[in-house]
Amino acid sequence: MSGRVGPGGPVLHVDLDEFVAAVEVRRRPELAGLPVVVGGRGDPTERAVVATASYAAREHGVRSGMPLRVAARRCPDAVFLASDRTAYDAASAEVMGVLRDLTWAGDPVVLEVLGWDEAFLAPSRRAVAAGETGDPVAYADGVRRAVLAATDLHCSVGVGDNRLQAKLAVELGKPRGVGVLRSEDWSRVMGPRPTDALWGVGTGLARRLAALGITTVADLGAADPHHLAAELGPTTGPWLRRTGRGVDTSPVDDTPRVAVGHGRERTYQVDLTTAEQVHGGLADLVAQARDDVLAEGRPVVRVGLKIRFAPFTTYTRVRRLPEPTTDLDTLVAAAVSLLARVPERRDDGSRRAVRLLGVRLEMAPLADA
DNA sequence: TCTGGGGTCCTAGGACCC
DNA sequence: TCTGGGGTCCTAGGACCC
Repeated sequence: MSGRVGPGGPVLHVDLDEFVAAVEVRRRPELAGLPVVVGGRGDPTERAVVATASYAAREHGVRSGMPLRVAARRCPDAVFLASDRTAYDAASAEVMGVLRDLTWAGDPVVLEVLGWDEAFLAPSRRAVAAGETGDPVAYADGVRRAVLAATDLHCSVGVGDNRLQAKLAVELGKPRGVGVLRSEDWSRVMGPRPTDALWGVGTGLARRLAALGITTVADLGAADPHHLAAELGPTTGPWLRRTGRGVDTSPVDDTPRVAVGHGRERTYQVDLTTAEQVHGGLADLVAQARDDVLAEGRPVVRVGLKIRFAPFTTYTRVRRLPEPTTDLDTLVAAAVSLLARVPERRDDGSRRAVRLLGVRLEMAPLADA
């Protein structure tokens, strides 16, 4: 009983509470309740930003994405820890394993993993068709307790009539609770809120919508779809209007994601100033990204370069390879060749200092099944 | 508030072809 | 012939998410 489910039945969204910080506290219980900030190498004097802050740190105004230096200023007593991907990958797999083993109305659940710390969960198509889904809110609370019992990690669960509603509902349940947002609640709860409260609407889209006189979710739901399509594109426009109305017909889909590509980027603590440094940096990044690609068993078809000069001017360049390959020297040469398409030198001929280098390797798509 | 790193998807515009 | 229109491929970059 796997595949794509819905629409029609209830959808749950499971979201771990302060996931990365919670994983750190779990292995170092003496940190419980303290302001914990995870990011970079754990040194608040370096060029790096906050990956996650514990709730105690958030009370001091620490937010993810904030430079560590600023976090240290706002919360001098915080415990700063290095980001440990391997540990979070393992903890995530642990939680997703618990969720995948759940049953609902006697069938395995359908689980769509969204990231390290969140997933959609739905009853099987058979259970929906048979009307056997019972009380989804009570079921959601059971999910919460099952995750806690098995992993010692707290999560919150959102309940909705579709993925969009469930994803937003979880915020109403945080922390350590169940939030509910269904079609009959939509206009009352979401209508008055600003458009960027929606999943998929960030500051950029919100600004463009405001220029059209659309500031609330209710405004968006009532907007003229043709106008939205003309202003924001044939896909984005209609999608925005559906989203404003709480409509989402996309199924919960447990088919594993096929990666488009893999990349590595690095901000240097000290800017690079010579061609040798830049070429060496690119070679390192290509080698690392290539390891991820080799694990997938698909060749690279496009190579991308990202370069950020001091103070912060960023360029991206991509090139299609003459033929798919995983050959290291070919990939490095392709990345280096892209440097010719960015302004490495100023008008006076001097080299611009490089703050960040990034490499992206895109793979051949899988043949359609 | 001197601004990370891993991704995905969409749009716009140019090249090229008929 | 100062000049159309559609389709497709490709690239740059914006926007968004965790």
